[in-house]
Amino acid sequence: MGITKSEIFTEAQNRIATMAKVLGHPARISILQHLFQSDSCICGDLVDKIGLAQPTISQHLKELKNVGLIKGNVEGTSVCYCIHKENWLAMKALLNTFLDSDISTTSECC
Amino acid sequence: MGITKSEIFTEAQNRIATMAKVLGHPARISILQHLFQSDSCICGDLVDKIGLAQPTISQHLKELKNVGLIKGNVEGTSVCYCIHKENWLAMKALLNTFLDSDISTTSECC
DNA sequence: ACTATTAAATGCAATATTACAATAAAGAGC
DNA sequence: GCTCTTTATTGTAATATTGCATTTAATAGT
Repeated sequence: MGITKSEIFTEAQNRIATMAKVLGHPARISILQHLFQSDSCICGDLVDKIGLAQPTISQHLKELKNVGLIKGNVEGTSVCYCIHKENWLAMKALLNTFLDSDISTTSECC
Repeated sequence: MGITKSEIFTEAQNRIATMAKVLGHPARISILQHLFQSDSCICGDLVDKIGLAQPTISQHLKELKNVGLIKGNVEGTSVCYCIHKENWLAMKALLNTFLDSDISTTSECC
């Protein structure tokens, strides 16, 4: 039904999935990489560098902002987006607890 | 259009996004966690432990197999799924190169 | 106030995803 | 061969996502 049954999963599982999901699109990966290199924080610059229409980029920015990975500072008519470092680190920590599941693995079944 | 313009992104960006995307559903997170704990490798056990229908679990397993994160050993009538350790480590490394973008960050724009 | 610039919001079309019922396939045990 | 068990496949419905044209909002500069 295109709808996810989040209620049957743990809070942690849902949070991990939500974060992974927002990273699950190359445009959003690209946006984040640009913001890290801070060669283009302004929305319009991102539109130019990535080859997608302005509304599309705007929408991806919104999703990144919704999960708290970025924040936007209004500067006159343009908006300067940057990484929300604190939340980024929290996201990284969350994903790493999951990604490091292999370390504590005991048995091998096949 | 529901279709991703992968051709305008780099190989790396697409691969990172693909991996993140497959981790972007709590059922798949749950499946992987179960496989790591190997308290249930058998498909049927996963169906019991996670509260989703058998075809739904089967479909999620298929997606995890498609990106290479798990492999399935047929054992009689049942199938034993396990983590594909090599590919798991490669995925981890790939995601970490991206997640560690904050480390090499120089400037602050806002 | 008027105009230009920039970004967000709206509306829409095409495609993708999630979930499951029903069915098919494949092997085990008789 | 027949039946049971287990998993994959197919088909379908509901919802989500992606992308963009158009419009709106908000500010800067004149």
